[in-house]
Amino acid sequence: MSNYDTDTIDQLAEMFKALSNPNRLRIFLELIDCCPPGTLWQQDGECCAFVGDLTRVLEIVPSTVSHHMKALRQAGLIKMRRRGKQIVCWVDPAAVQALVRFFNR
Amino acid sequence: MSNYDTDTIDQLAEMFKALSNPNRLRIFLELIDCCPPGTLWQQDGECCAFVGDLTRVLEIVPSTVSHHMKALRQAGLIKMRRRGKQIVCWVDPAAVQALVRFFNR
DNA sequence: ATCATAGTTCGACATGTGTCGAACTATCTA
DNA sequence: TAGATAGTTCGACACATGTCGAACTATGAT
Repeated sequence: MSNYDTDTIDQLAEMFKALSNPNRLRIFLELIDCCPPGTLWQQDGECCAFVGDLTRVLEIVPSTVSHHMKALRQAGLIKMRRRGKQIVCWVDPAAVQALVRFFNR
Repeated sequence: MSNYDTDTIDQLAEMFKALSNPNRLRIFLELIDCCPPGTLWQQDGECCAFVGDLTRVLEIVPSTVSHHMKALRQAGLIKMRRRGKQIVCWVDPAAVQALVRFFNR
């Protein structure tokens, strides 16, 4: 058997599941695109998209976007924080690194 | 909008979906483990597991393993070839490289 | 030829997923 | 305080997924 324990496998599977839906993958890509490593990953969400931006770009109703954001967040791939009326969100670099390590092992 | 076209996104999503089920992820890991790059990836499947091996290790009935193998194969993550009564399978290094590039972009 | 072995395909079925609209909550503004 | 704006939660529903066992197919052995 492989040297991963059940929890690790479940956690990885959850990350992949979060990226397995085209719309969620698009959200993830939007967040990566709007915040290249140099800007985003050092400023803990100071740059980056609002949920409303994603709603417009993807042409999906807000409730569905919210639903997908939740899945991405629970998988640990993105972070969110309220700023006034809006909620700002960004990709968690640690999660991406975990995936890179997985494939590079 | 991100600079990926619809087909690319769908294809990536399918790869992630293939890895989004714990048992399929386990199969993928088994195949990677039994065939480290040096041995496997240069001998096009001369090393590597049989489907029956995976059935035993994962403790899942053959029909379910077969079902999962099909998903991994259709996503382009693994290759299979019949050798006598058995079917040998291995991870496609090109697919893994595509995923590595995706996260490293 | 018959049989055994290794996988696949099929049908069934419980459970999970993706989407929407309606109702709700939190925050700012007038 | 009342209204507007930005998201979330809930309920519904069509559709997809994961799993099994039974029947089938392909190959090798007796």
